[in-house]
Amino acid sequence: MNNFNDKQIDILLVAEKLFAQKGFDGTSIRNISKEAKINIAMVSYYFGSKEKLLEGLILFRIQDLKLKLENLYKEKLKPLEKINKFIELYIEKIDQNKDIYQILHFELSSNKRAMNLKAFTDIKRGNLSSLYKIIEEGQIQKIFKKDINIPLLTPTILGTYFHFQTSKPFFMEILNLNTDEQYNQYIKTDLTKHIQQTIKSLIANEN
Amino acid sequence: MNNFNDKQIDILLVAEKLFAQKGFDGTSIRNISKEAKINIAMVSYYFGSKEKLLEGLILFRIQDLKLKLENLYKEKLKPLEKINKFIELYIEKIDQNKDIYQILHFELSSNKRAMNLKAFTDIKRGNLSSLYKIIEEGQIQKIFKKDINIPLLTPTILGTYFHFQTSKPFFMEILNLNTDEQYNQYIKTDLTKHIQQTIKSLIANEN
DNA sequence: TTGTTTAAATTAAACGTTTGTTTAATATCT
DNA sequence: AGATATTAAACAAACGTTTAATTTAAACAA
Repeated sequence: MNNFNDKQIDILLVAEKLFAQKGFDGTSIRNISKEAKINIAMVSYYFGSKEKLLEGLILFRIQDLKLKLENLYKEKLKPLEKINKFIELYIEKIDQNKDIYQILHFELSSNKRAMNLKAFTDIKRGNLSSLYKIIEEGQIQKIFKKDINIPLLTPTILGTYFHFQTSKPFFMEILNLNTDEQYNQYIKTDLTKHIQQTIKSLIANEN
Repeated sequence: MNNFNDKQIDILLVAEKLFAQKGFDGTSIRNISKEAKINIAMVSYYFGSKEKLLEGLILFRIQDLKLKLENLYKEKLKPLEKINKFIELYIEKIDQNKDIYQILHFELSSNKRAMNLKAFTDIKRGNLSSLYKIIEEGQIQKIFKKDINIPLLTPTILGTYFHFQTSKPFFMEILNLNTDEQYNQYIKTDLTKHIQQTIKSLIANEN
């Protein structure tokens, strides 16, 4: 689909790691070449330029960011169960793709490079629309409250996760998480549960 | 206290704006000099280097990031009112200092530069400790639930705000906020209220 | 108020590196 | 043999920083 060969994907993965770690401007082609063990000319050879490498990376990853939510909507679950599954899938997906999310969010806010981030925006719009459907279903069943500011739920779900990631060293210390494994496990269990609980108590009619 | 003269502060303010906008690595000394209408040598003259300029900026701003929470704790308010005021003050403070927060969070996550961000961590620790006091007071009065994951409340409060800011263009579009003024007003009213409502329904025993 | 002296501020120019990119030659594969 | 891949070397441009000269400001004695 994307016509990237194995060598190109190697480069993309290294670039993704470094861009997320040190930023696009903080990463040089020589950094990438060294880490990927290739000649510096290969980046231009395969991608044309550093910017096009970034565009290629986004193109490469963007398809994987789409949540499988069509199925979720059709599943025979109670609205609250759907919400919980929605959050679980969402956090899981973001956690798997945190590097590209970090990059995209920085590019989005910096708008230094005039990139076409429409595909990313479209995904966010699609996810929001899925959330609308689930919640409106719950509202009809009078399980959910009527006055819910649905567009602000996403910032709470994603924002909680991202802020937790951004302040990783801080939370590792105060939560006594001593290894990366413990930290990742905490996200999968406690943090996800916290977010689910947060959204639930915000939208559900009774506890 | 910081011994920065007017000219130095001029430079710091320009640097803050550009660092937040385009990142530290994405901003050159020549960018700053041009915007501040000074000679490029002046940055080295006043601050020594580009990195020390960043350190100076953090030093310059860090004192203003401290919340005035000692007073809040002593005020004669109900626990829930204290929480609401806590959130309002917190968001207001961050909103006023969003540029330096953006810079600090990026530096914190990138750890490209081995900076001493202890002062920033200390502030966060202090704010968290204030939150503990308020909530424990409410728990004693049996107004708040017993099983609250207090350290995760901050990611929800700040994360919601920051994610809203990061995706500013997206939310301006879907919320039909056409000017920066409308956007800022929405933060002060609706977003702050949303966060207060979120935390309230998460920690309060009944609605 | 003078003129003189000393320190601080400002400038243009140059420094050596590093940057992204291109070239031209060589190697590898089909 | 011909296309593709890989390399070392070179390119101009931009980078952070330093230098040395000049201007401005402050201090001081007459």
